[in-house]
Amino acid sequence: MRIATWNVNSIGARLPRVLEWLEAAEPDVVALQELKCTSDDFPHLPIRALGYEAVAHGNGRWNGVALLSRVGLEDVTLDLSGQPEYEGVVETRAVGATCGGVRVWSVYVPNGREPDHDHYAYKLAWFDALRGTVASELAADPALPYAVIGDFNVAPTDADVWDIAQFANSTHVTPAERQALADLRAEGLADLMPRSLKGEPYTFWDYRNGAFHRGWGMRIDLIYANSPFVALAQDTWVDREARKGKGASDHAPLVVDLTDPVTVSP
DNA sequence: ATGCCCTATGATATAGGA
Repeated sequence: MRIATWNVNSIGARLPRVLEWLEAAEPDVVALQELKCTSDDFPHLPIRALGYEAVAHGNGRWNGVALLSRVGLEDVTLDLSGQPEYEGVVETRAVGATCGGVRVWSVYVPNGREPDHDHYAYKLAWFDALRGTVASELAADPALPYAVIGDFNVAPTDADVWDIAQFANSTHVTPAERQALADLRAEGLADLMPRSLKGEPYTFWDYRNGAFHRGWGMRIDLIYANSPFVALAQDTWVDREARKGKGASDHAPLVVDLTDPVTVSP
């Protein structure tokens, strides 16, 4: 089973690239983030034509997440348990589903903007709701392969940004954000590190200043998986090709291949 | 090489991204 996560930075603007990528990469389950559309405006038709059913959770101009699957899409959950509001709104940043015997969450963690901004406190509160949701789901079915995948908007270590000196007084690298990731790991999830291509683990490169061709990237799209999921994982990588050329998202897909769960024959 | 910001909006500037 092939599972991927991709912040597409608008499904409307990215649809040609997304369809092209689905046909070429043939993933079974895909988590999308930053749809920038409403649930009703999600392009179900062309995606269904490629064999995927989808659940989209979006409320307009910003945010929005989806799960695509060609191996079943069951027990769909919109939003986290106790998900905090921002400016009075529960934003569309999380959707979970069980696909082909694997429980997956597509998450788009708030950016945080600046360490002294309200959005940063919101980000940390959002992580706490994610931790709580994960804890209760893992306890309910410890043997179920389980992963939270998406844009976490945190670089787990200094090696996950091209130059840590550029991040003084910035979000994405602060001790509190990294502690939020550590708290998730403490609930039983592991950071499934992608195989390094060109010596870089990055999943995001800013559009500005030619960041991609200069190697100015960040690893902020992550796969946080429990032991049963990790035990099935064969290979994990970033599809840098999808970041190239005209009309690309500023994020690349992060992909993991799992062996299909073994069926015991008599 | 991959090539020097992009996207959506009651738009013609602004907010957000990270």
